[in-house]
Amino acid sequence: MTAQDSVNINCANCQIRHRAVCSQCDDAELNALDKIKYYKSFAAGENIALMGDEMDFLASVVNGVATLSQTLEDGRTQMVGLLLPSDFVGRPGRKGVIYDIQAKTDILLCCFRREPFEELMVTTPHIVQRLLQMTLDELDAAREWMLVLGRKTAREKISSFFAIMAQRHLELGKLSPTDAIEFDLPLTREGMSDFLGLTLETVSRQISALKKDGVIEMVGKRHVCVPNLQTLLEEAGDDSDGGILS
Amino acid sequence: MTAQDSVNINCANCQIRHRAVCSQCDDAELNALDKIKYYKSFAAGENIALMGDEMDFLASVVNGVATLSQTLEDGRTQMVGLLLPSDFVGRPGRKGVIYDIQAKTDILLCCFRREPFEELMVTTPHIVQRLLQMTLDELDAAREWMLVLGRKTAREKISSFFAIMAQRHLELGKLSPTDAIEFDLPLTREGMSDFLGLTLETVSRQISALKKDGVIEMVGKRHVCVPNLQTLLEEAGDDSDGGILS
DNA sequence: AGGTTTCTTTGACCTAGATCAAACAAAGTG
DNA sequence: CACTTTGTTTGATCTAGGTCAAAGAAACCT
Repeated sequence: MTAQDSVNINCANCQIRHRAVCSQCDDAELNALDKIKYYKSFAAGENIALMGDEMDFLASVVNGVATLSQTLEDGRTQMVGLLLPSDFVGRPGRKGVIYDIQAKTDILLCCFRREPFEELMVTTPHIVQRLLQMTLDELDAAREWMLVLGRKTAREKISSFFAIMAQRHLELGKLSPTDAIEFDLPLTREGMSDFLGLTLETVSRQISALKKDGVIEMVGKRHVCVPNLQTLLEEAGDDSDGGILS
Repeated sequence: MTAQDSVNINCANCQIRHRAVCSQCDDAELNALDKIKYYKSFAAGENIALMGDEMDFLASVVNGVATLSQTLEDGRTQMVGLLLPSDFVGRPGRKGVIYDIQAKTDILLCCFRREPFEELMVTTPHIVQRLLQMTLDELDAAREWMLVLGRKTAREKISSFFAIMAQRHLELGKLSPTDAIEFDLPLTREGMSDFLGLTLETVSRQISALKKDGVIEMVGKRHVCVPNLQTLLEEAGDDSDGGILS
């Protein structure tokens, strides 16, 4: 998937058409958006923007995974957002970037030029309304994550992360919740440790432990199989739902 | 401050008029809001709503402090939001409450009946636009807090919390940043521990340590004096800014 | 004023997870 | 194909912060 390939995408058959910021737009509104958009791709590991940069576009993730993270002077870093397809990138009304935004896989963004997009926000209520919904969902996800970071054990943290991935996969794949769920981890052990407020060694040890206890199975380093979601959710400590990342 | 006293408030001389969800409204819009609003007060310690409840209003905090928190089955709890004057309470579009919302001091809410408020959101762009701004600010604050929870030491956590309080006070009080800053803590040691992902004993010990090191001074258990904000910010690990809670 | 309740502080000890270290595995490179 | 480079696992040890316990210190009764 290169930038060249992707310029051909049009809204009608876009895979994120019904989840992204444009999901509530009618044809006319979509047309207006279409005029100010362009596609841009980044390779895995590439920085989309760094703290302090000015970003002259806003975007939707079309496919791939990116992360938002913050770093202290001494190098400790905490991931504060995981951007998956349909998620929105950048903050309207503020050019200055306050997180590092990095592509974790090859990624394709549907970018909107900032100026005209911000004008559209004034004239097109559907966009602001959808953006508000999405931001509220992200806020809920962030708060769910605060519980994980502040109060869960290492094992519960890893389980919670796997549970999110599994549920996200379930939503898209239309499996029944009783089936085994399989997916690829979009992050390295270090990436997961930055997400979970752990060290990479602890992440590795806990994955080994969950594997030994039959909660998960691993194929290679990145492919996970969850034979029983309920068991995983119990390990995560949020038996009931765990509905995070919207 | 009782509910009775406060029914007299009108928007023109409301203390949060220019920060709350109504801050971008013109007179006509304010009037529309006025028709669907009522005041409601809660005593310190009282629950405004509990997880699973249905909330038939949305509200602005006029004065006082409330918290949002989540609790695991075994009682571990994590605070995920601190609601100060002008902050918005409740989620438009979803009646079901997913956090416990508790008054930490006596508190006064300016409540909007849900149905008509949600209708106003469709017809009054100023409200949605302001709500989006506020939600984005909250999201930034939540993400800043994820860094605190995931990566900071106990001493840094306490310092970060004091720094937020100090900066919040500074904004309102119009002091110069070089003055000593004084304020009252809105939370008990236990409240702070729930906020910071610590135990109350650790909170107490770290406060004692910061006191001994001259970073802060305490008058009684609740009144804090910060002689030098810069020193405190350095202890918090975010030298540069630490701009949290909008 | 004495007695309860709630909050706070401090001490002694313990453990989950960090740190330090080394070996292993897989993938890319010239 | 040997050779880096990057990511992963596992072991040994250490420590920040948790846990358990007890004693102050306010505030609130009646």
